[in-house]
Formats: sequence, C-alpha cells, structure tokens
Amino acid sequence: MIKNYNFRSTPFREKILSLFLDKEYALSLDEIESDLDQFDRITLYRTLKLFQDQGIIHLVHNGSVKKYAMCKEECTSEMHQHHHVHFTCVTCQQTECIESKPLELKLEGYKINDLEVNVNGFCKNCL
Amino acid sequence: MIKNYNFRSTPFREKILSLFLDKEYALSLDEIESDLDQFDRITLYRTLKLFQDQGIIHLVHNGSVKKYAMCKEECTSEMHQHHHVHFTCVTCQQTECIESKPLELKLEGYKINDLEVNVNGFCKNCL
DNA sequence: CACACTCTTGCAACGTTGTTGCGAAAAAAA
DNA sequence: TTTTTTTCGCAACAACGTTGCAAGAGTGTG
Repeated sequence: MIKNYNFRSTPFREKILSLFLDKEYALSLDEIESDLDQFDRITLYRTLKLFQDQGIIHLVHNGSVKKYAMCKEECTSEMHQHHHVHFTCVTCQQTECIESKPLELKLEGYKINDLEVNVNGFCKNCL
Repeated sequence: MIKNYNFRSTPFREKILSLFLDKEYALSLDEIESDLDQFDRITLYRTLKLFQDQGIIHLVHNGSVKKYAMCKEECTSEMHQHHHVHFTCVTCQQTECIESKPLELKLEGYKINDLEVNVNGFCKNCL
C-alpha cells in the first residue's frame, strides 16, 4: 500500500501505517508510542509529518490534545480535503471523524474559506 | 474592574487586562509580549492562567496557533459559556469571536454536549 | 500606623514537545 | 554486486510551559 507513494517503504513506516489502519479512531502520540516496543522519537515525528504531507493522515485538535486520524481517499500530497466533524467522547475520550452534510454557516460581511468543527459529547458506545 | 474578583489587583494584571480591553480581537502570546516593555515570562503564564480560570479570557485554537480572547459576561470562574465561532482571517491573521445563531448539528446516535467552530477566510477589512 | 498574614512576583531549575544536522545504515536503482 | 538515494538514530538545540521557593507587595486587624 505504501508503495504507491513517492517515498520508501520501511518496516517502521509500515508499522505506523498499520496502527492507523487497525483503529477506526484518531490516535494520540501517546497511544502510538505505547503500541511500539522500542522506537526513535525523532523518526516517529518525521514519519507522522511525512504522512501528513502525503495526505495519508491529518491532525485533529481537540482543545489542547492533538491526535492523528486517517484521511479519506480524496486527500493527496497536494491538498487535504476534509468534510467531516471531529467528535470526541467525554467518557471514553476516543476521537472519530464523522461524515456529515456540510454545515451551512453564513457570516455577514465575511468570506468563509473552510471551517473546522470539534464536537464533544457521548459516543454511540458510551450513551 | 479587577477588584470584583477574588484575587488581587496588581499593576501587571491591570496592564494585561487593559491589553485585552483595548483590542477587540484575540491576542497571541507574542502579541501580548511585544506590548510589554519588560516582564517575567512565568508571571505572564500565571496571569493568563488566572484569567482563564476566572472566566475573564478564553483560549482559542486556530490550527496550532493559540490565542486568548475576552470572554462575554456570562462566563464565570465556575464555567465558561461560549456561543460563538472563532474566525481567523487568512490575510491579516486576526482572530475574532463572532456571535451567531447556534449551529444546528445532529449526529445520529451521538449526544452532543458542546461544539467548537473555527473558521478561516477573509474578514470585513480584508475582503 | 504598625504588625501579621496572605497573595504575588521573579528567579532557578526542570519537563515536555518538537526540530535540525550529520554520519551510518537501509532501500532502491543500475 | 555496486552505486545512488533515502531513511534512521543519535546528539544537540529550541520553544513552550510548569513547579518550588524566597523575597516583595497588598490587605486586614488592633
């Protein structure tokens, strides 16, 4: 899968990618690290940056907590395109991307380029 | 004005507060610092934290940029209550809080507690 | 006003998070 | 296999933020 991109396939990168493919929710740095036996901090940062630049994952900010989530098909190294909201459960703390119809927000006198929506509440499992 | 709160009025705190009162948009740490002649980093952090805890200012995340903005009347040390979106201009980089009617977002199977909306685009001055 | 008490400041030290440079190692190409 | 290019892993550094503590400033009481 990684072979379609213009960077090299290495065991570490395959491992990181498989972590994201295994989980359907967003991963924090801590979660990623705890899934690795031994690893190099810098290489991990660089791998995450690479994946972001390539349109493979995107960064989700929930308050001051950063997480990383898989992108959809339409993201490329040229441009990220996300039409979903980010939902974080107050109970289980899991963050997921939820597809929804584009929010219709109009602000008189402003031109909106794009918007980011972060929602908190109870997820399906914790309701 | 600061005297209504359960903490002491000091020259430094008055100065920081007046910075926020003077500007109608959100301030980054850099902007605050450049308005001060000489100051102690730690005291500034503590002052900002105090003001947040007291419901005087709130933190705005735009991407990875953090800014601080004045709260409305209804915020207290008990709870922050914000019913506005945060708009950041791609040209002038200023971030403002804009009151708007609550977004009607429904997610099937989820219970929404609150949501944060960060918008990017062109502001009134830069259109 | 003077005293005691409490809160705030400013410094040192530390911790976390993330970046850069560079030689060695690994992957891909020839 | 050999060459070339990319990636890794370490050291060092930098930005950002927190904690502990002694000294100083503010507040209340007699």
